[in-house]
Amino acid sequence: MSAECSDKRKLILNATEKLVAEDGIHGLSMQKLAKEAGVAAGTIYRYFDDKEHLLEETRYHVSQRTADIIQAGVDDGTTLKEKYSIIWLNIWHFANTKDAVKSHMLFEQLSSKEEGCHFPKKKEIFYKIEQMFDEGKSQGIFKLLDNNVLSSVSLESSAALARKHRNNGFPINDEAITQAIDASWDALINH
Amino acid sequence: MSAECSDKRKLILNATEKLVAEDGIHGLSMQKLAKEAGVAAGTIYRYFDDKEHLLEETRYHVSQRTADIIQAGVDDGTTLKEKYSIIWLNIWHFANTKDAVKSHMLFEQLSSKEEGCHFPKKKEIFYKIEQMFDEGKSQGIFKLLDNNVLSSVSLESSAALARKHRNNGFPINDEAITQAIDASWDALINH
Amino acid sequence: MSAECSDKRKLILNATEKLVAEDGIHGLSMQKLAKEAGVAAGTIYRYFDDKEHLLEETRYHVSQRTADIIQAGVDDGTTLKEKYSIIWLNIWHFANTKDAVKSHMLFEQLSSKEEGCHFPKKKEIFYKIEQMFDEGKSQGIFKLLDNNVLSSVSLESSAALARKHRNNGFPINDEAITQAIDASWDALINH
Amino acid sequence: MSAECSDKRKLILNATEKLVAEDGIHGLSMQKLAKEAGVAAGTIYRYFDDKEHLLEETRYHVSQRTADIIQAGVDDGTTLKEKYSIIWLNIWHFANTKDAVKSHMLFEQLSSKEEGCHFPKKKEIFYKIEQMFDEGKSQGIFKLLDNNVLSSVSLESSAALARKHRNNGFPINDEAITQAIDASWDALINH
DNA sequence: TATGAATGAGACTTCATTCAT
DNA sequence: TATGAATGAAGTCTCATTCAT
Repeated sequence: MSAECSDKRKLILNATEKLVAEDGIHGLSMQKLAKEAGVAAGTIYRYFDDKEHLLEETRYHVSQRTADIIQAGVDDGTTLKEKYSIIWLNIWHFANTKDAVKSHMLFEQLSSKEEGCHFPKKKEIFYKIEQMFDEGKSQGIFKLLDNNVLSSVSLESSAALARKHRNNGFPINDEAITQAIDASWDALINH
Repeated sequence: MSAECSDKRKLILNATEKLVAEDGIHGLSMQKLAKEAGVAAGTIYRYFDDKEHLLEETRYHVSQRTADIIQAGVDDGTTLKEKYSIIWLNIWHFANTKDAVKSHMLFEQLSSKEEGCHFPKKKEIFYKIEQMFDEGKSQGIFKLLDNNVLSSVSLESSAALARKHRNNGFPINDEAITQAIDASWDALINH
Repeated sequence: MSAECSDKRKLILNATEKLVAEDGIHGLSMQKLAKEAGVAAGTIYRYFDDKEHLLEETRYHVSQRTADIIQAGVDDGTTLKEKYSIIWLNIWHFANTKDAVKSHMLFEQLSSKEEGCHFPKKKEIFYKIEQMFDEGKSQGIFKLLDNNVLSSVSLESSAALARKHRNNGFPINDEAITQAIDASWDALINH
Repeated sequence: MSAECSDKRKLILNATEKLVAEDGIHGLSMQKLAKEAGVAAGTIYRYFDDKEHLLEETRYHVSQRTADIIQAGVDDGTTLKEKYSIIWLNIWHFANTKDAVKSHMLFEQLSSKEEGCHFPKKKEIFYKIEQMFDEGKSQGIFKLLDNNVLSSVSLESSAALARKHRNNGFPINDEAITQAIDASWDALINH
C-alpha cells in the first residue's frame, strides 16, 4: 500500500504544512503539531521516524503541490510565449501567497541536508517546464543553453520580483507585470 | 553614542556572523555565542534586547558586507556591459561561497518578521546598482522599467543559477557563465 | 486452567527471557516484546496484568531454569566432594554466561519489590543443594550450621568469583578454579 | 580545583545517592532529582554531561563511602583473625542497611558499561583488604591464592549471607554470625 | 559595566496501557 | 480471543534570559 493512504498520515502532513506556513519552521513543535492535527503527540511517531523525516516528507508534499500550481494550465497555451506567460504568472501569483513565503523556507532549510533522498527529483516534478524549454530550443527560438541556465535567466525573475514586492512593498500594476514577462522573455530567445 | 561604537558590541556581532555562517541560524545559542565572542552570556544583553534584535542587527551587518562584496570594482568597468558583468560575477562568486548559503538564511528568516525596521533600505545600500540601472535607462540602452523589475529580470539570474548549482550540483563552466550573463543582459536592454 | 498451559503465554515468557538476556531490563519494551513473541501488544495484557507481573513471572521461569542448570548432573557424583564440585562448577560456568549477567539483574531488580509472592521458595527449587548440605551434616562431614550459612560460605564463592572475573577481567586458569573449590570446601567441612 | 569542591555538585551527588537508595536506579528521574537536590533541572547539566555520567560519578562516590565503611577500624585489630572479623562484620552490617541494597544496584548497573573509566580501581579503594590478604599470605597463614580468589571464598560470604537474610528473611543470631565468620575463615587459611 | 551560575519552560521522543474492531 | 493504532504522561536534555556579585 502506498505511503500516502493513511488518514492520520495525511492529517499530520497537512497540519505540518499549515503550521510551517504560519510560524515558519522554527515555530513548529511536535506538541503544537499534534494539537493542530487532532492526534496525540505519540501518534506522529507511528507515521514518521522523527521530526526530520516528517519535514523531509512535508517538503516533498509541498514540492508536489507547488509543481501542480506552477504548471497548471500550461497545456492551454498554444504558442511558446503563451505557455511561458502562463507559467510566469502562475509563479507570480503563487509567490505572492503567504504560504509561498514559508513553504519556500521548507525548501531552503531542507534541501541541502539530504541530497540523495528517496524522492523524485525536481526535473521530474517540473517536467512541463523542462518540456517547454526543450521545445523552444528545438524550434530554434530559445538560446541553446542548459535548462538550468534558461530557467535562471527567465522564469526565476518571477519569484524574484514577487520577493521584492513582498519585502520592499513597492507597488506593481498589471502593465509592469506584462513588461517583466516580456523582458525576461528576451533573455530566453535568440535575437 | 552611536549604536556601532562599542568594542564588545562589534565582538558580539562578528561572532554572530561567524557562527551563523558555520552552523546556520538553528545552531546559534547564546552560550556558544558568548564563548565565541569572548564575553559573558549576560553581557550580550547589555547591547541587545534579546536574540531577535541581535539577529536583526546582524542581518543588517551582513547586508552591508554583502553590498560591499557585490558592488566591489564596479567603477573599474568602462562600459555598462562591463559594469553589469562585474556585478553579475560578484554575485555569482559570493553566492557560491559557503558563507553565503547561511547568511542568506539570516535574510530569509528575518526579513518577513519586522518589515518596517529602522535600518537603511536596500536602495541606499545597493546604490551603485541603482546608479547603473539609472544610467542605462538614461542612455536609452536599458528598458524603461522600475529598477526592481530590471534587477529581477537580469541580476537575480546570478543568484538563482548559483542556487541551482549548489542544490542540484550540476556542473557549470566558464563558457556557460558568459552565456548566462549575455542572456540575462538581453532581458535588460532594448532590442 | 493452569497458569502455564497456554501457547501464547509461553511464547511471551520465552521472548521476555530472550530480550532481557540481550538488552537488559531497561531495553525491554512491550512493543519489542510483542514483536519478538509474534503477538500483538494488547495480547500480552490478556495473560499478564502488567509489565511488573510479567517480569515477576519471568523471574520465576529463570529461577527454575537456573536451578536446573546449576543442579545438573549432581546425582552423578559419588562422594560429597564430587557433588559439591559439580555444583560449584555448574554455577561457575553459568555465571560466566552472558545470559547469566542479565538474568541476574532480573533477580536483583525484582526480588526486593514483592517479597511474599506466590511462587515456590528457593528451598524447593534448589532442593538438591539442600539435600547435599543435609547429607554432609548428617555424615558429620559438614559443619552443623543452617544451610543458608553453609551456602554463603561455600557455594556462593563461585558466583562471587565469576562476578569479579567478569567485571575486573582478571584471568583465571583451571588450576585456580580447583584451588577455589578446595578453599571453599574448607569452609564447609569440620577440621 | 578538584572536581568535588562545588556546593551544588555535592548537593546533586548526595541527592542522587539518596534517591537511588530509595527507588532504585529506574526510579531516578532528573526532574525528581532536581527537586530533591533543591536545584533546577538545568543546573544538573552544568555539573554533569548527562545522566549516565552523573550515575558513573555517583557510583564512584558510593564506592568510596562503602570502602570507608567496610574498612573502618581494621587497624584496631591486632591479629589477622581480628582484622578479618572486623571487615566481615562491617560488610555484614552495611549489607543489611537499606541503602546497601540499592547502592549495590548502582554497582551492578554501571560497572559493566565503562570499564576503562577515569576513576580509581577497586584495588586502590579497598587497599586495606588487599593488605590484609597479602599479610596473611606472607605470614604463611593464608592460602597462596590470588586476592580475588581469597576474597571470593571468604569475605564474600558476608554479603551473600546478608542477601539471603534480607530476601528470605530467615533469622540470624549472633552465634550464627560468629560461626559464619569462623567457617569462612577456614576457607582462607592453610590447614 | 561585566560576569556566569542558575533558572525553568519547553523541545523531542518513548512506551506502558487501552479499546474499538 | 486477538489485534495494533492511538494515547498522553513522563522522560532527558537545551537554551534564552535573569540577577546577585
